[in-house]
Amino acid sequence: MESRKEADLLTKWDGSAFVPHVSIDLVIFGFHDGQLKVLLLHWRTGTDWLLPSGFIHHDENMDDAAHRSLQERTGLQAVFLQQFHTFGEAVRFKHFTKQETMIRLGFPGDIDEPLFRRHVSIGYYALVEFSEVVPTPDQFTDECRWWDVDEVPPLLFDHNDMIKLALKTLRRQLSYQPIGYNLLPEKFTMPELQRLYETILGQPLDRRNFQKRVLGYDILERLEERKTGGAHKAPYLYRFDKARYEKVLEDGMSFVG
Amino acid sequence: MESRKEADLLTKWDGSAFVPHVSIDLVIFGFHDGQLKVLLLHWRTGTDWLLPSGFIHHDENMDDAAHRSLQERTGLQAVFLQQFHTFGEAVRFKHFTKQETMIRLGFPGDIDEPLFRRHVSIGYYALVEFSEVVPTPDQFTDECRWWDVDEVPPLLFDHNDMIKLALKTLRRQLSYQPIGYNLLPEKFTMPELQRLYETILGQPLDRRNFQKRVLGYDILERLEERKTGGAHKAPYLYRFDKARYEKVLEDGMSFVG
DNA sequence: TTTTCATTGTGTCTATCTTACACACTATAA
DNA sequence: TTATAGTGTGTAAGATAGACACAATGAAAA
Repeated sequence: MESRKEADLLTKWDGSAFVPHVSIDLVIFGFHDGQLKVLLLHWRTGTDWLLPSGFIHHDENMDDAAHRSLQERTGLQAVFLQQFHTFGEAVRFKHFTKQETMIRLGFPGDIDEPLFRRHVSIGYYALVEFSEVVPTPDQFTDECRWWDVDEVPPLLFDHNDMIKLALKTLRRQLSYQPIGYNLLPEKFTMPELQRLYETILGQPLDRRNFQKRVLGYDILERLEERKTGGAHKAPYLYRFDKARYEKVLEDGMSFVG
Repeated sequence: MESRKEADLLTKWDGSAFVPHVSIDLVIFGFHDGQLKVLLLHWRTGTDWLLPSGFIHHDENMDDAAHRSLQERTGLQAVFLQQFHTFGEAVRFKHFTKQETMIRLGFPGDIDEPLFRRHVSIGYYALVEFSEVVPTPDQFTDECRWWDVDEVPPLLFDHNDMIKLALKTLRRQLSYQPIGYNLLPEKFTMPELQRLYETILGQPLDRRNFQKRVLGYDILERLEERKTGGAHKAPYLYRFDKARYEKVLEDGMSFVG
């Protein structure tokens, strides 16, 4: 408890408000400029970046805590947010040792800072609409911004691994579930949707087959409207049917050999 | 710390040796008599059953803790063991309230027993060979035995939900990954393997197509030996090729739309 | 000893799903 | 007015998954 006061010089964070030893890490994906982006925070001191994290109130459901943390960083609610893995290595330092990390983060190297206690981190990944996000740093950070997923710098702790696994999970789910709409604005064109899929999967897709397949989910509604402004034939706009979407997601996948 | 002493009357368990607020719950599947089984523990006092649990030493990797706990309950090492979901509801009591549960388990209703603190539980599921298991109770329990998965009684906490989700995960993985061998002895016949799959998936499978498919994974080796003793034509014995198996598992699934 | 019976071993044909592919149309820019 | 780049649309071929039947065999029963 003594050492907490020292740490409090740096932060006003009261760790006792939360379940100790457990944190939530968020891999928040957005899509912009034909690039898949991930939201990172910059530590107030030093040069380091890391994933947004959250903690769980003593009487709070873990999923709710994840939503709350996401809301705090992005201003958004009600988005696609899903637990994907729990990280429980005893030593979660990767690019830097614990000592190095503490120094980089501006903590005296010997204090018992709750943030440096043994943590089990539940990884969640979110799909959000880029343009709606208001990136907001937390008490420990002074900047919150998007990074291209393939330009992410070496992050603190094992956060690079987390992004890698979140991306793997996203790709897998994208391949057999109709998620992905979550990354686009309300109305979007088929080419936009396709480019999104191509970017995430990292491979080109056939235009006609893609359309056939994605319409096959029967969760998209084609509007009369078309999108003008491009120097080409105006594509139709689509909107997705939230009710059907939920139903398809619930049914889950139809795995039967 | 005071209240610990009271609890210690009942148990010799020293919670401080472990990361608090975090537990590991194991859904251990076995296969016997054409039935999928799950290993449950019986609380020393009362009539209640629950899943085997474990805790994480402060300097121990979570996966290692899961393996250790599995080893303690079954005597087995090196089996298929996989994290499948983390359960983080604030209230994890299901069939009984917290008060009821504490009474049923023989704790005074007002103490601060570590076992009843807010927990986040990482669910692991394991596939083990039934005949090799030596079911072993822990400090809190006086019996450890197999139950048919569809005859599991109402369990303490949210353990019924855990089994349900573990089973769902198992079925999904079984449908597109060559797991399942883990539930059989070293040498097994194709019909045995098929019956295992049919039991887990809860549906009959075509004999010829099943064989075609399972051999397609190219991880089974057919022996010269045949299994005699049945009142019928003697089936071939198979063994699986661990090296190839590992490789297939690593590659993961080939999801590409 | 012979017969019966339940079970194993095996390949092909069909239906379904997946993939490859081309041309006419149109909104802007030149 | 023309050029250009990107959109809208259907079909045929290939790959994959699913249905299906008969001969062989080992033990048990006759």
